[in-house]
Amino acid sequence: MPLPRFEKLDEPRKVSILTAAADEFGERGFEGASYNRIIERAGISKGAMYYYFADKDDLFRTVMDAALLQWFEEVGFPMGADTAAAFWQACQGMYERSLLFVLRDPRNAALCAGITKARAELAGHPVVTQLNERMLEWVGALVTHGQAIGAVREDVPADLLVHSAFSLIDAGDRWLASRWSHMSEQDVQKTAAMMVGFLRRIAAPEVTP
Amino acid sequence: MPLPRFEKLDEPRKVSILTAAADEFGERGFEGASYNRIIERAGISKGAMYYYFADKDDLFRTVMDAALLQWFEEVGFPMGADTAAAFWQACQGMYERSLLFVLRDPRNAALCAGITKARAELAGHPVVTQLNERMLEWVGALVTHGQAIGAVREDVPADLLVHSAFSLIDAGDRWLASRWSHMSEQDVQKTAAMMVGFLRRIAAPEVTP
Amino acid sequence: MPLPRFEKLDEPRKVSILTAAADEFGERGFEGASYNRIIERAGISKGAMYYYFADKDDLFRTVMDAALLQWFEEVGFPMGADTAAAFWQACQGMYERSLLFVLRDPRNAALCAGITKARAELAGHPVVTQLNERMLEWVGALVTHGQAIGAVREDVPADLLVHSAFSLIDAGDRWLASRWSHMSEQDVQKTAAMMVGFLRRIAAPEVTP
Amino acid sequence: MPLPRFEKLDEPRKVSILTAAADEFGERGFEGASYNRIIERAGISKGAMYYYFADKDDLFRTVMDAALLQWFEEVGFPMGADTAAAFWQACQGMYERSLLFVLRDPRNAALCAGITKARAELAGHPVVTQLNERMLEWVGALVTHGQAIGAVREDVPADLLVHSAFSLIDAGDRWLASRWSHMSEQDVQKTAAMMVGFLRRIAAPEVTP
DNA sequence: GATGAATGAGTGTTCATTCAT
DNA sequence: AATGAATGAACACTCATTCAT
Repeated sequence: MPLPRFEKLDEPRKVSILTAAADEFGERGFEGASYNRIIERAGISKGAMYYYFADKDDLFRTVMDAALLQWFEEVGFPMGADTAAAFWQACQGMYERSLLFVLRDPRNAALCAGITKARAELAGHPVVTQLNERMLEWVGALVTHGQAIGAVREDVPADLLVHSAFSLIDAGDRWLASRWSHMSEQDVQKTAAMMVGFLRRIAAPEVTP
Repeated sequence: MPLPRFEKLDEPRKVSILTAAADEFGERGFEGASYNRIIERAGISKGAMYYYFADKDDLFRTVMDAALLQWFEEVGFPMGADTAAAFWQACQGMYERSLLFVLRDPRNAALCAGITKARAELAGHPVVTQLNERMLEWVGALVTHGQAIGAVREDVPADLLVHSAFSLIDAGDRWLASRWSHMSEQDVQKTAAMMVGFLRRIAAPEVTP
Repeated sequence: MPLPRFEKLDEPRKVSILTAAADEFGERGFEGASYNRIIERAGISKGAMYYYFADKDDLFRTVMDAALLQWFEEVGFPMGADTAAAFWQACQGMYERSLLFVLRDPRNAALCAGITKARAELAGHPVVTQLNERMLEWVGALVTHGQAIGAVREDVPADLLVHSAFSLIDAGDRWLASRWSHMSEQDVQKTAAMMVGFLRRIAAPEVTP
Repeated sequence: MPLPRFEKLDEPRKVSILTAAADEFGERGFEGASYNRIIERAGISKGAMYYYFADKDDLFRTVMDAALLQWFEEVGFPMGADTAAAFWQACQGMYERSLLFVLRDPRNAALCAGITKARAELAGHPVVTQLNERMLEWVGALVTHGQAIGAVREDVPADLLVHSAFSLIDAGDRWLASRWSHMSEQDVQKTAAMMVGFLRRIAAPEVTP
């Protein structure tokens, strides 16, 4: 049950709660986050929070769902690409948009870090399993589409490819994290080119251009 | 202060403490681990533990240092390799030894999982920063050596390469984790070939036909 | 105030509320029962419940009254018995009907268990005092009638007799509880004979038949 | 684990904790009792309490064990009785001593009430199961001994007899509870005679004239 | 050197009830 | 006549750490 009667709340209140939660989860991951502190930050009563969300899990799920949804919308999917070249170019565009999404709002960055944190500390926990599923599903769709048009190799277990790609993206994000404060538009493009280059090397059928 | 007067202890006592800590950290990561429980498992007094180790951080550092040391010794370093081919073959050997190291002892596996967990949940924490530094230093040396003999490209920031390689290895480990229970010697080799193939694709210079 | 404007409700609504409450109280006793959960089970609003019933006590009283009423109707009263033999035979009949009442509907059984639970955990609480009064009044009437026709001894405080009889019945119920799942019609009769035998031994003027 | 390092405490401290717990459990049963309140009453810190007792269950068990032990010691067991007459007379002595035990100290009375309360509200809970076992075992031994010397009938399931006796004693206690404040030594004897009379009527073999 | 008793703020969660609408 | 959002004290229990002995 993601959001029982929380949806009915007026926008500012909803936002203030979700913001408080996103901040706390972003800063400290899932377990590290204190539900009490979130409640305090949101400036509502304990009972009220438990009226909106079943428990900590539920709130976390809700926050993550909202963030992922926004990310998906921002980044898009290369449905139109029908050649390998077009596919990889589209990927680069997606990567750039993803970077900008994170760069634009420190909260997005923090949330992104919070996800990574949660994924590690709660391995196996339903809350993370569900999160993983959604993200792997997305990368999986990308791989499948890539394979269909010959942009992605098929001589290697698809799920290993998915996990590897996923992890590589994560590494890139982390690497960027320290440089975020002083990045120009141009830097974003260069970084995206580099990272997608990595992904392409791993995933494309042959190395030779 | 990594190990104040802990070193002076007799070996069995040292081992029993380190084992208890490794088990707990392996099972639950850093934050999830209970210092009290470690003390209980080790069968020593609270005061004693605080006499040997300044705090939880200190103990964690000590455990990790010991584990890394063992791993480094096991895996080795391809100092002799002086051609790209030899380098990558040596890497594959190292990867295989690393896999066996983990497969051999469940404690190693757990500890490895604990490290991954800790690295994510404590991003930025000095304890993890130090851990990362040691590991990245090692991968960094590998990259530097590879570059010196022309096995590793130089057209990309070395540290990004390092982070990416590192992350890829991590992903491979996680992917393997679920398959560890039923892996034969042969599987180890095949997996190693595949994973090193990934690393090579990322890190080798542009291959011109 | 037992039932303020609750009576005016349409029957199905009344039943659904009473059923929800009976289930919850039956399963968990009075204190263990959650008023919120009852409201949820009944599918009505919080405000409505507090409109019908003053508070948890009030609801409990109402549920118990209804159950007792039904039980009294089912079991009857040996008004016609005018000899000791007839009296005790009538008692056995009543006991059998009581057993069947409980065996027939798991809800009755649960409610019965809930009463016992509540009587113990709330000893002294007005809600239980009232409940006890009604039940003791009934047993008291039985004793008085029995004494009038010489079936029940008078050399012992009547109310001690009442409490003892009551408690004995309770013990029998509890003893039976574990055997309820596999009881035939015949078992019911045998058990009733045994239990009424106990009651008779306690309450009859002399032991010799 | 009944009492880990609690035993080592100095007597006054031990007593003050056990007293606080006995009072609270006596007043409100197990579930109704607040662990926090017990801690407050005992005037120690939260951590300290959890250092002495694993949890609420553990404390309850400890309190009950202590009370039962004292009661058993006080009341004794009619090992010597080898005729029915001697047996029932011994029972009466035991009953008198039991009454005095409860009359002597209001705490004993409260605790006794707390047991009854807990037995009802926690039916099936290990804490109560264990408690029941100890008490039923005692009554069971009494019944067995009685049967061996022909003082107790054998034409009825022994465990039903046990439960009934037990329950009857309970009823007597409850009946007395309201009269405790103004009871003389003589009253105790009269009551004991009456109650043991009940028990004897239930449990003695058919008396043929 | 070493012990282990003691701390108290912290955790997530449930509760019966109120009251503006 | 009826709603359901909101309350905040209470619950059992864990934590890393300190310090007198």
